[in-house]
Amino acid sequence: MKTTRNTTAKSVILNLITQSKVALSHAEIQTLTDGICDRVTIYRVLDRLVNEDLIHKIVNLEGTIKYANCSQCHGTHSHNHVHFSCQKCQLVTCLEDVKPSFTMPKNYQIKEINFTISGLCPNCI
Amino acid sequence: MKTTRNTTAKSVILNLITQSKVALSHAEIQTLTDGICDRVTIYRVLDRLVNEDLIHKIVNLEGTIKYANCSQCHGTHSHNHVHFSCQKCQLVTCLEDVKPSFTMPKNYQIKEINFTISGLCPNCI
DNA sequence: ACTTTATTGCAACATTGTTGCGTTATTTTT
DNA sequence: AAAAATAACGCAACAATGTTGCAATAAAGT
Repeated sequence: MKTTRNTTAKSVILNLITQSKVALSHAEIQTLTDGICDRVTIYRVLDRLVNEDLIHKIVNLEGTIKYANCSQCHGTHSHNHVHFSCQKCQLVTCLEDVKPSFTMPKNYQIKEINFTISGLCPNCI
Repeated sequence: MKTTRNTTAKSVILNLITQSKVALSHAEIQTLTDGICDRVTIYRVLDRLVNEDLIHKIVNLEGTIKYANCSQCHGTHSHNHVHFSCQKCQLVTCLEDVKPSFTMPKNYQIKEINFTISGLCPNCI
């Protein structure tokens, strides 16, 4: 079976995402890491981190994929909280306390949930 | 002021989206229209249709942008119903009756909402 | 029919994501 | 501590997706 290894690229990227209060895109991670590794490596590291459940994927309303590490997510696999995407400063933040409630029609099997709200964040109003 | 014109490309694409029970991506629209116009024109027509509120944008969990015309949306500007993205057949459907409820923290100004759930649709279970 | 200008097609470019392969470096085994 | 196994890497090349400028075309109003 495949085992996973600890590399510098992996830990640097994980730190970056963990430390960040907002979700980061591949491009943002690339500029923040400033050439410590190849562009392709970042893609592969991000995939690995998602598979290991250390980070998770968010998509904002523009279709940009962002990566975040919500404190709430650790251990649990419930990523069903809301993300807020600011249209001005472009930051994506986790609204960990906002838990939407809804009832699904039967015969749908839910695997993942992505709730994204966009508008203006407190800093940009 | 800018006025908008009715062109064949525009009406064909609008028909396609209106007729379709599922949301369509740019690529899907391109193959469905089969060369009636340029790839760039499709991008521009879609932008225009969104601006005119004739269709609206949905992003699925993979970050693919899809376009749909939900019957419920006509006239109203509330696009806050749930979209379901099937992981098997890749179809994105509007769950018009599912209206999630949630309470936002203050100081956030909501402009748009994107609720996407993915998993298996009734046809693929 | 003429005029205005929104829309189109084309070409060229930018960005984003993927794949194959030889090399590097981490982890395990000896 | 050295060697073996192989996960991860860099590089190059490619594919897909989205954007921009500009000349040509075609709607819509007069």
